[in-house]
Amino acid sequence: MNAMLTSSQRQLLRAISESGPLSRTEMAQMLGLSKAAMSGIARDLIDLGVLHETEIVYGQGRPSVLLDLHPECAFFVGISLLEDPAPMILSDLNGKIIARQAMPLSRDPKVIAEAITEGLPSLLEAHPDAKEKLSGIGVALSGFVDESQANCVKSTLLGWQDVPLAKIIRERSGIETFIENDAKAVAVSEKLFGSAREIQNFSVVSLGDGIGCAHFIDGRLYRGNHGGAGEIAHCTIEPGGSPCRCGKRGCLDTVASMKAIKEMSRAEGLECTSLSDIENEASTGNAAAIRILHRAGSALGLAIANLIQMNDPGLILITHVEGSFEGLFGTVVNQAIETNVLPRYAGQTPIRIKRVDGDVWARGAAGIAAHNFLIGSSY
Amino acid sequence: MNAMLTSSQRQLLRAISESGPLSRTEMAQMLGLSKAAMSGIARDLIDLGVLHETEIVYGQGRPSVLLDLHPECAFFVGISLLEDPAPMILSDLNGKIIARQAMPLSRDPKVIAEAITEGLPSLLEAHPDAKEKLSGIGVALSGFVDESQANCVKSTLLGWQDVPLAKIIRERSGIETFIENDAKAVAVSEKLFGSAREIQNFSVVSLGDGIGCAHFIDGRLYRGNHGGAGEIAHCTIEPGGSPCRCGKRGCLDTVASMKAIKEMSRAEGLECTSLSDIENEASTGNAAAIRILHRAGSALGLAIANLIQMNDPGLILITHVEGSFEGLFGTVVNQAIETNVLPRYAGQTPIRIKRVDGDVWARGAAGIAAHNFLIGSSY
DNA sequence: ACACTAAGTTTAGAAAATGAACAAATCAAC
DNA sequence: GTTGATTTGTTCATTTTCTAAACTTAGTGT
Repeated sequence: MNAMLTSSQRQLLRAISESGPLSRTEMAQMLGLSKAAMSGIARDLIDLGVLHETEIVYGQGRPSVLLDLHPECAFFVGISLLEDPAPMILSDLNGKIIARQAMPLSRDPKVIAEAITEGLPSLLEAHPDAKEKLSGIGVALSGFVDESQANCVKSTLLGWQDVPLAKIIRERSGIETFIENDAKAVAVSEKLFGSAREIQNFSVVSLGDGIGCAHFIDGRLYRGNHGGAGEIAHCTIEPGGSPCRCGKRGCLDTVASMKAIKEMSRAEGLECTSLSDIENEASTGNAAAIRILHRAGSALGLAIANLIQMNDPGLILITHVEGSFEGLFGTVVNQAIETNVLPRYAGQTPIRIKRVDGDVWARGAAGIAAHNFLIGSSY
Repeated sequence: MNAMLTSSQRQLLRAISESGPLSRTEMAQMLGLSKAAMSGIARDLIDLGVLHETEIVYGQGRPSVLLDLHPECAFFVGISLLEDPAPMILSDLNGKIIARQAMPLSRDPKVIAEAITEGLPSLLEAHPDAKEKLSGIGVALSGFVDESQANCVKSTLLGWQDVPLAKIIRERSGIETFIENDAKAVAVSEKLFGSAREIQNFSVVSLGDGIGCAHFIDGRLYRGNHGGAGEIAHCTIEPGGSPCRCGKRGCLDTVASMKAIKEMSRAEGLECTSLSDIENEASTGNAAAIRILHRAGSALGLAIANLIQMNDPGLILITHVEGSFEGLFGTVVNQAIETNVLPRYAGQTPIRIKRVDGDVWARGAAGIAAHNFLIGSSY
C-alpha cells in the first residue's frame, strides 16, 4: 500500500519525522517547494491517513495548522534474535510499544519465520487496529546485513552465511520484512523515535555483553562498504593485550564489554555478577574493582575519543543496559574522552547516556520496519 | 553561467564523473529515467559544451555513442596556502595541470585575494581558451572550513578565525571561489580525477609533514559536525606518549608524521634529512633507524586499522610526498593494519599507496572548484 | 538482401511543480 | 464593532519535467 509514495511525499515524511509537527508553509520552505505544491502533497498524505492536523498555532495573521504523523496509521512488529526466547514487540509509528511477547529462538531461518508467523495473531489479538494496519516486520540480529536489509551476510552467533532471512519471513508471513544488525537498528530507532531525531551526524555506542556501534551520517545510516561500519568493539585499544575471540589482541571488547568486566572481576576473585556490584566494591575502596573499572572506562573513553576525532559526530549516544553511568565507570569514561580529544574540541561533542531496558533490540527492529515504511531505503 | 543546471543534469554529470563515458541508454538506466528524458538532457548538455560524443561502441543492434565530459569546457585555478610561495595551478575538467606558477603567501586574506587576482593573467596567458572558460577558483588550506566551503572557521597555521576567504577572493577577482581543508580537497580531487572515482566510501590519508585524512561516505565528502571529520592525526595512539603541539599526548602526529620521524631521528643522533635516508640506514641494520620506522609504521597502521574498523571504507588511499612505501616503513604499516583489523576483514579493504608531488594541494584545490562546477555542493 | 537487434529520437500526453490571485482566519487599532 | 494588516493555505492556469510508445537509425548475423 505504501510503495507508491512520491519522492516528495517521502521527503516530507522524513522532514516531519526529524523536526516534529510542521505547518504546511514551514514544510514548503524546508523542502524548497511552493506552498501550492505542498498543499497538494499534504492533502494526499492526510487522505492516506499518514498525516493529521494537530495543534493550531496563533501568531500574527492566519493561524498555522501543524501537521504530524498519525501514530496509529501503521504498526510494526520488531523481533530481536539476540536472546532466547526472542522478544517480539508491536509498536506504532511513534515507537510506542503496544504489546509484547516472546518466541522461541532458532538457528533455522524457516523455523524463525514460522515462529514469527505463528506469534503474530496473539501479539495482535487485543489490537484490531494494528492487525489491519500492520505494515512491516523488523528483525535485529548480531551480524552483518547487506544494503537491502534483506540478507544476513554473516552471523557468527547464529552460524549464518548469506541467509536471505527477510525474504523467508516475508514469504511465510506475507508481511514486508527487513532485517538489520543490532546496533544499527538501535541507531535507526533513535533517529526515528528517540533522542537523535533532529541530528544528522551521530553515533550510537551500545554497551552490553558486547559493544556495538553504528553511525548516522548526513541523516542516513552508514552501513560501510561491507556492512561493517561501527565495529568499534574490535578496534585495538591495548596493543598486544588479551586475546579476543575474534582472533586478535587488545580489542575494546576484551576490556570494556560487560562480559569482559565481569570476567576480569571473576579473575580477580571478586564475587560480582553485575556492574553495580563492582561499582559498589569500588566505592568501598576495593583496589581490584577500581582497577578494573579504570581499565575498562579508559579503554571505552579512548575508543570514543578516537571515534570523535575520526568522524566528528554531532552526538555520541551511549546506551547501556546494566548499572549506571553515575559511578566510577562513567566518570572514567568521560575523563578519558576529554583527555583524548583535541583540546579545542573537548566538550564540543555532546555525550548522551541512555539507560535502556530489554526491549531495545526489539524496539530497534521495529524502528527498521518503521523507517522503511516512512522513508524507504533510498533518499 | 553554470548555476542553472537542472538537478537531473547535475546527477548525470556526477554519474559520468564517477563511471567515465556512458551511452545515453546506460545513463537513463543509471538515473532511473526514460530514454526520452535522457535524450533531451544529453542534448542540452552537449549544446552547453559540457558533454561531447567520444567513442562508438559496436554490439548487436545500433551502436551506442558514448558521451563524456568535455575536458576543455571549463577551467579551474587551484591554490595551496600550505607553502610559501603558494603554488597556483590551472587545470581542466580532467584535473590535468595546464599551467603552473607561484604567488607570495600572506596571512592577510585581502592580500591573498590581491595576489590571486594579479597572478591570474600570467597563469592564463598562453591559454586563451582557459581565460574565457575559467569557471572557478579553489583554495586549499590547513584548518577548518565550513559547510559552504566559503569560510575558514579556524586555522592555526594562518592564525585565522572565521575568515570569509571565499567571499573576499570572489569579490576581488570576480571568479566563483571555494575553499577547503587540505586533506578534504585532496579527497575530492581523488574522487573526481583520481583513483577513487567509482568508489562511494573511501578515506584518504595524506602523509607529509603532518598527517591529514578525509572521508568520502555515500559518494559525498563527509565534513563532520564541526568540519573536523578525519582529524586522525590527533587520535591517541600511544596513551601517555610524547606531548603534541595540540596539547594532549601520544597523538598519531607525534609518532608517524614525517616531521615526527625526522625529529626522532635527530634525537637518536641520526643524520637523516628525509625518509629515504632513514630507510637506507635501516636497511643497513641501524637499530635506531629500524626502531623509529617500526614505531612510526605501527602507529600509522594501528590508526588506519581503527579507521577501517570504525568506518569500513571501500578503499584507503595513502598519499605521501617523500620516500616510498617499498621499504621497512611501508611493510610495517601494512603489517600493523593486518594485525589490527578483524581477521575476517584482513585484506578486504584495499590499501592503495600513491606517491604525489608538490602539486597535490593546488590540484586538490582546483578539484574543489571543479566539483562545485560539476555537481554543486548539494545532491 | 533479409530479418533481427538495440540505440536513440520524436511525439503526445501525464505528472509534478510554479506563480499569482484569492479566500480564510486571526491580531491590532481606532 | 468595524476596518486594516498580516500571514496561512487553496485554487487555477501555466510551465517544466518526465513517460510511453511508436518510430528512425545503424549496425550484426545468415
